[in-house]
Amino acid sequence: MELATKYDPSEVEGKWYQYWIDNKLFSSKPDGREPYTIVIPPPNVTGVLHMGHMLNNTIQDILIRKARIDGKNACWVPGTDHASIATEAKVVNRLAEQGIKKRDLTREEFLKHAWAWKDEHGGIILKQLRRLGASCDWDRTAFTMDEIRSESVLKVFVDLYRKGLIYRGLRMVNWDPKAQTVLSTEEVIYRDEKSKLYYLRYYVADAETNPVKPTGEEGEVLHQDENGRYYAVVATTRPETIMGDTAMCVNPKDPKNQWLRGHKVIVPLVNRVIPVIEDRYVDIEFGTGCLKVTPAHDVNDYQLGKTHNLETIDIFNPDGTISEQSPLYVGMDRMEVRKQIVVDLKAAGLMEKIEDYENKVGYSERNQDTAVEPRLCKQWFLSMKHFADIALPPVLEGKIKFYPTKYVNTYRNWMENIQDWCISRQLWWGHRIPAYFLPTAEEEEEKYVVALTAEEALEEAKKIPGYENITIDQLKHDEDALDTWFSSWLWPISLFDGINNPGNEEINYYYPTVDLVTAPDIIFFWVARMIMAGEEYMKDVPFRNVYFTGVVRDELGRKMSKSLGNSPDPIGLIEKYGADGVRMGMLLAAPAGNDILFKEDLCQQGAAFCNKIWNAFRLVKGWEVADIEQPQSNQKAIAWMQAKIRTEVAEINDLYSKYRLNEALMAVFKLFTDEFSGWYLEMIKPAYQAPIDQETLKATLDIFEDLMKIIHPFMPFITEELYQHIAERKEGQSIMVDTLKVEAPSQEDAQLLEQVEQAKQVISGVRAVRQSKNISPREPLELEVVVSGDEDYRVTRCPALGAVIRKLAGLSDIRYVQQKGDGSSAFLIGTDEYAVPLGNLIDAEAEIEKAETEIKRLQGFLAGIEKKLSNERFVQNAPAQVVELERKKQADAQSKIAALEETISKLKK
RNA sequence: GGGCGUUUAGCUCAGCUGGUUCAGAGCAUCUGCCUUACAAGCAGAGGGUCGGCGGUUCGAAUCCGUCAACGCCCACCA
Repeated sequence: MELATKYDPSEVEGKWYQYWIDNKLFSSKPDGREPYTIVIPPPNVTGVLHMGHMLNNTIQDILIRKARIDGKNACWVPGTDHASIATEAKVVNRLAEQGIKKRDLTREEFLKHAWAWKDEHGGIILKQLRRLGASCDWDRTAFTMDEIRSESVLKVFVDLYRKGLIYRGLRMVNWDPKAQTVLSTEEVIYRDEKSKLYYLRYYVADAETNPVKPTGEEGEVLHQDENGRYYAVVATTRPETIMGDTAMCVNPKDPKNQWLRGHKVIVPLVNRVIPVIEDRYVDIEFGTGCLKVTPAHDVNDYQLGKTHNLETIDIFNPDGTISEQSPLYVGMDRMEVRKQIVVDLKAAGLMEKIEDYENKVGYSERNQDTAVEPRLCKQWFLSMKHFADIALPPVLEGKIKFYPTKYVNTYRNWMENIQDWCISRQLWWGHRIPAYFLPTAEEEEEKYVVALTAEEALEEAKKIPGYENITIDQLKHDEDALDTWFSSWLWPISLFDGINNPGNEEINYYYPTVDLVTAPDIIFFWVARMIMAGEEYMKDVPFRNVYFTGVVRDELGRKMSKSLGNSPDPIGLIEKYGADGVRMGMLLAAPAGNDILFKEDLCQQGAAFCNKIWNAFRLVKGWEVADIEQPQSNQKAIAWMQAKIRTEVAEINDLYSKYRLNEALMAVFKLFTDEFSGWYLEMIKPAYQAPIDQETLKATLDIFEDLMKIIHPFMPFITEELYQHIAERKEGQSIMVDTLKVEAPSQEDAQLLEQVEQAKQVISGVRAVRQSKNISPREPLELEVVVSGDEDYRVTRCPALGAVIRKLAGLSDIRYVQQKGDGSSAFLIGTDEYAVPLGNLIDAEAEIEKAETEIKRLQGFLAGIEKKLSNERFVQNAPAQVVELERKKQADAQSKIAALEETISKLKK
């Protein structure tokens, strides 16, 4: 058939993807083969594909396709994550656009909207992954909120509760006022922010009954205003929280604040009298050494409040506005209050000064424009000590390997300082916590039972003294949902139904999975917790290796983000360069363990490589076959190419095993472009319009097929296309599952490779002569090989290689001479000398200059070696081999110099 | 404040436990070619005191110390 001169991916990619699907080639079932399993890091169900996904999923697809080519039973399980905070926010926004407020809906109504949204927008990302060529077993597509996964989550919750690992407690937690839910400590990200440090006056309340006399070193009176009133100054970044102040705190060892001990002060504007307490927690050096204590709104202040028995005034509503508890600014937003209170404090003369200040402010990981508010709340927690104890050893002992290894440190550090995990969220979109509250009297402490269903909960409740006659209607199901990650952490188990049906055939076969490919920013959220769940529920690791990808950045090194608008549209890229081209572009920019500086022209390089492959195939396919004898040189070329493939495959496999996929791709690229196209095809290429012999063509097609298999993991589409062209294939046959059989390289391979390398150097030498003399490649030249003695091992002596050299260097003859003739341009390969007679084309001056430069360089080189060899300590201490080598280098350099000098003297004649 | 990582050609990176002509690759650049598969190509070439300084060693890009720059993670100083 006719092949177009340019490769057009758009005609090929969709066709083969459909073919793979139709023939169920991505599907995996347990069988006798070695399993190779990857579970996808489930993208948000409402997400769209970005460059991070492109990278991550390209890598997974490469690994999975490599496993298939190697004959393993490869299973890549796809799915999506319900992403409770993000999705709920999106649904709330959409409802708001329709004029519907979440709080006007019942839970059931809201969830109906949410599921509708999920059905409409969910899974777009999985469709997009198909464009990339992702070979997931789509029949297994899971969702963290589908039936199996939901049941698993609830079972695990109940189990951990019964094990005493889940508890309910009143804690200072991180509150997101926008999403109106608590967050775990991991979900808060801190950003440096330019802010202000406000110095506020707190007047002494009891100066009359309990006199104060703050004096300086010189005896002067301090802290007194023009009316004679004494005051202390507090430095704070959050003046809007003064309504919640219930104490001022000084360090008892602070000399400058001794005068305040035992006194009371007045909260500015609020005019509430609060005590001055003493605690060594206060940093004497910071600000004025006086700290305002707001137990309801600061983690440290909360601790102080507990120790000193302080009142707690919660001045914020859940949405971040000021609550009724506050005497001022009720209903205003906290950020507005900050601005207003500064004005009011100034007006009241209570603001000493304002300084610029840089501090860290916590934001929700999912909602980065709203500052997180510390808040005292009753929540569900998971005790993490136990989990850290079981999840740390497998990583430290190498049962799980991290690539790059530096993340082992990060992991250990986190595990060793682990905090309990707040797992409840004040959201509806998620797994509803299977806890049921019992009716209690107003002042009585809450009572609850934890059970999978309301019916079971009722049975449990009836066992509690005083509740024997409770009915199901009296049980109040906890309104909260679980943290999304509380379902994701079960992913490698729940995908194979290992929680609900422990020991089933699938979980036994596929678990533990082999590789996890993910971004380092979810090492704690997800990776660490999967290891915990794996150890707890499977008593085994969830995966053997974790490959952490880098962050995808733009050319300027900026992280790609929606807000910067610097992220290219992945589908647009695929349309422009083809999925194969984009895959190669991504990977070329992705050194193992480093960030990716993505440049679009790398995709161009990928597309160009496709075109190269395409055209190489066109060449081979275009040859006419004849029943002629196979030239020796072709036999040699085939043997060499096969040896090269064996050697490179070994190298490429080694790179795969180290997850150095960009280097593996580079090796693949060079194997095809340089060795196969640049050398091999040129070696066997018949003369214009001449036919090729059958053996050579057959061998070449076999080689081509092997090369397609080697390239296939990286570029699945074009390799399938050409695989189908190489030979007649049966319906359903595919390169995907046609195992690559390449033997290990042998001793003889190394020798052959070495021989051909020499031949290539001779050819390059002649080409360089042509280039420098501007001689057309078509003009035949002669080559003289200078043989000084009886040495006869030269590649040119090998008839087959001699023929190759003649062909590729455009030589009419290779001659052996004792002395090269006049008017020739000479070059050295190792210590062997070659000369191309040029007659009157020779530029003696230039040749002499070239030789002299080379002599100079060699002399410098020689001087270094001789210095080494004359150093007795070197000769004595260095291993004999090394010394021997230096001697050989010396001899070689000397003989080269001699040859060059000879060249010069000849030219000067 | 603690910890980790990086620094090698214009760019992105290799260079394992010190010793092969070790200073490399791809891209970019320059030169010459529309050579009959591919100009998305071919052939050839130039380009680096291996971040600075000091040390160990016969020998250092490689080991040690130190300084600098950049990046990441963790930490309750308002």
